[in-house]
Amino acid sequence: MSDEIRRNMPLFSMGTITKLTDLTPRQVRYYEQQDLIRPERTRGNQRLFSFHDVDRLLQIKSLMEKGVNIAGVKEILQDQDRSQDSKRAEQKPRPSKPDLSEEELHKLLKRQLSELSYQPNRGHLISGELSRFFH
DNA sequence: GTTCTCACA
DNA sequence: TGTGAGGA
Repeated sequence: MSDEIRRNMPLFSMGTITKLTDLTPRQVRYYEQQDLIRPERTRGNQRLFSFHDVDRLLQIKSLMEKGVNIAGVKEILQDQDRSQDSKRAEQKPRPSKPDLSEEELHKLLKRQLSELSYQPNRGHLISGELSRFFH
């Protein structure tokens, strides 16, 4: 599948990425430190992102807007990676697997809330966001 | 002009 | 996470 190659081809600069994702360079670099993405580097040590990276960054952004923290995003993306690997290993076309089931997300968020006993700053926003999960 | 790393009144 | 320094 040459599509994989194109998808992972390093093409975008930091500037392009920030415009594409609306994230700050600071955030993008931080997410890389957290091993959420692994962009290539040029000789000058400049980051080069692929379509794949853009997708992941958008997913990260989306999840965090839902109230998931870095740790949670990590788990979700890890699970995602695992299922992708097993797919390749089994060489199954597409067993059809949604990004993340509502049930999974609820479970994750619930656990996070109990562990963190609400985040100090965004606590209100989160409980607002999550209110529908507990009704 | 951009991006990189490191460090923090 | 933001921001500034200092360099490539």
